[in-house]
Amino acid sequence: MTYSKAAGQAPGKRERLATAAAQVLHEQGVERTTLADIARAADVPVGNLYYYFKTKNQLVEAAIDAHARNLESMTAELDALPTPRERLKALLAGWVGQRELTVRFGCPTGTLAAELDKRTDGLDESVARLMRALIDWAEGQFREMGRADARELAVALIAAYQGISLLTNTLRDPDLMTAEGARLARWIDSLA
Amino acid sequence: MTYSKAAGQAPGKRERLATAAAQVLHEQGVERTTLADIARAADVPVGNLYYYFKTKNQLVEAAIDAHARNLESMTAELDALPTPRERLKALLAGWVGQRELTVRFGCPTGTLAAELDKRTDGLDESVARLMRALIDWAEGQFREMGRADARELAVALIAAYQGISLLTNTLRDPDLMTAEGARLARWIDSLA
Amino acid sequence: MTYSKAAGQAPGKRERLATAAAQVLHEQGVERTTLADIARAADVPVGNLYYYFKTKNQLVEAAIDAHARNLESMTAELDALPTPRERLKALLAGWVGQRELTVRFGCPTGTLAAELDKRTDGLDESVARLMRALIDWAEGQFREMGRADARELAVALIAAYQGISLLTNTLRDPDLMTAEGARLARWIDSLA
Amino acid sequence: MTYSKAAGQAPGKRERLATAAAQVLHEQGVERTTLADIARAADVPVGNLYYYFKTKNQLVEAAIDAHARNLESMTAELDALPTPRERLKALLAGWVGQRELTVRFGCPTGTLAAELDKRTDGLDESVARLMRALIDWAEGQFREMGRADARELAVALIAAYQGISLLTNTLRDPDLMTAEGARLARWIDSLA
DNA sequence: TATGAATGAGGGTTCATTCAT
DNA sequence: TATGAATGAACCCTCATTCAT
Repeated sequence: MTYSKAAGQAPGKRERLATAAAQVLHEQGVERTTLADIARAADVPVGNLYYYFKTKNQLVEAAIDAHARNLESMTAELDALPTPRERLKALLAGWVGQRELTVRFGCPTGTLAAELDKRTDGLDESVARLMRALIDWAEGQFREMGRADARELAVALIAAYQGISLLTNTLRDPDLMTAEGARLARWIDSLA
Repeated sequence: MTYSKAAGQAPGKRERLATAAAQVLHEQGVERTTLADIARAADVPVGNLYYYFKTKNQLVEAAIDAHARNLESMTAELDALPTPRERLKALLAGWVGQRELTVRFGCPTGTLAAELDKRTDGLDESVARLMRALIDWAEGQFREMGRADARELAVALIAAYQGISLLTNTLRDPDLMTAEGARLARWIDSLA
Repeated sequence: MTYSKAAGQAPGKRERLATAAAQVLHEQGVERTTLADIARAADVPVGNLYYYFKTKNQLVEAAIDAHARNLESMTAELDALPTPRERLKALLAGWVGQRELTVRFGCPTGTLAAELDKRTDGLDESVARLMRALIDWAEGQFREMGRADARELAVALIAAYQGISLLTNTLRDPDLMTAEGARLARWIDSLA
Repeated sequence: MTYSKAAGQAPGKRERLATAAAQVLHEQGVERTTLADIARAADVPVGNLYYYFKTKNQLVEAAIDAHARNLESMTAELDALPTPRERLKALLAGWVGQRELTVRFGCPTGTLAAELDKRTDGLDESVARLMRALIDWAEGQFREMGRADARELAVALIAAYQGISLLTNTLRDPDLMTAEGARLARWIDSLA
């Protein structure tokens, strides 16, 4: 009988805390989120957070990593699709599917990027890496489609997503995301 | 008859403070900007801010208004151009011209929108109004071009700008803005 | 009518706070003294301390300065005496006169020096300066007495005082200070 | 028959921990030393400390005891010398030999005494006992030399050491210890 | 005995806001 | 109007101590 880890232990507690942090930080913003908020969301005493993360910044960093893992698993799923065009359109579909969340809180990566840019600690670089990973993946798809301007197209695509996420959120209108998703799908289809 | 208010002192001081606030809030972000920062930037004692603004939120609101006035004067200038196509492309040129500022601090409107969305006070609505005004203007141009899908195109254009501003800022690369500006110009030219 | 500074003002409040801090820090030690302790002693709210001192360290530094001013005024008084021998013996008398305070809290300068030496911030240097000033003054007296080994004698004298202060304090016995004071007086008399 | 306690594990672990504690406490000061620091120095997990010491104070007490044992073994060695004068001068030589350590951290006993005096728990008495033991030993030597004022001389000697240790440490100058050591040696020689 | 994890009280610091003049 | 000073709530973080295994 091997399961059950006993009390006082926790196999992936660090990850659990990071996930909770990622969610709360997305919902409330980094600056407006207190450690007490995160602790409450994860149902642990505040002091305990410090056993796993020496500072709030480290917790934010861990949340970024959690987003990175999400991104990886998402692209891994998409990579199972046969053609790059299908993959890109599935990405769009995913975005549109999340539109209600976007209405309320914006794109998790984008809002982090916007907020963390004002910082001088290393956090801005961490989120930049995350954003780059997303662009890189899209670039790979466009390249596989034979486009020489793959990088530019990838940047344009991700920018379009970030921008429409911001508008969807600011104007509280999920239909913006739907319409832009459809437009981008047509655009992808139109590419040679 | 130029009825100046009261004792004639500080003829546009409120506006001066709002402008200073707008700049500092853009550079540092709302949450990371203290009233002391704004007071220093405007070269007034902290206590004096409260004579003009009862609360920090009111000051942020005033900064949003300052951005709104900027937007109005900008669109007024653009409206002097003969064709909507020229106007839109001049708008693009303006964005590209500001790319170094964008690298450092992002789009003033967009970063405000991203940050203020997390608030429950009325500030999110104020910035939404600002964003809507920009879209409305662009919609007017597309409509003048005879496009039935003018609203959708306007949203797409502003989204593209917001998105590329975010990427330019996050990745600290002004060339992203330049390239996307050129791409959007070609896109506008391609519209019937 | 010029006096009365009105409410909300305070002519030498910074100094008043520094003096209160100096006393509490002497009585309780730097590490064991909280800002709340100091605030209570000075009868101000904690937050108000930060209007005058940006950090606890600055408050400690100000307390050291207060001790320095005390030292200066003390040596200034002693300098009014006719001969260096009388001055040195008056210094001894002062120490002995303070023996009850020493029993309870030790020498203000010495205890600060002992505690602050463990620090890497600049505080250790500030207190070293204070200690050096005391030695310098004693050296001047011995030199005026014609001693070529004035520096060594000064160091020995101050060391003797610091040491007996520590013992007086540790063993809670004021008589130790009295006896050592008498012994040192005889020693000074014995010097050619 | 060497009755070792219990299961034979950790035959002197308590002592080992106390020794490690004594060193770290000397280097960093009591207040600035965390249990984690001590645990790291002794290479044991923090929780384990509590098996041997119920509280931080008990650990400090044990460290004081470790110093006491050091003192005993030192005086035992000195007692092997033929005359009290030689013993006292050997004591001085030992102090001078440790001057570099003193420059960095002060006298182990003296710094403990200075810090612990601010406490109301029994620790101040423990360190007073330690200090008294040192004075007692010196008193014995002076008495053996036939001095009626042995106690006073002993106090003066230990005070001189404590004082010069403080100055050596505060002013970061090992030569102070060397010079004062020589001076005290001459003084001892001068006693009838 | 040994240990990683948990806990919570308390400390230093920041800052929006208020107030007296 | 203008301003320096005052206030206190809230935040991040530390650390001695406890606990379950």
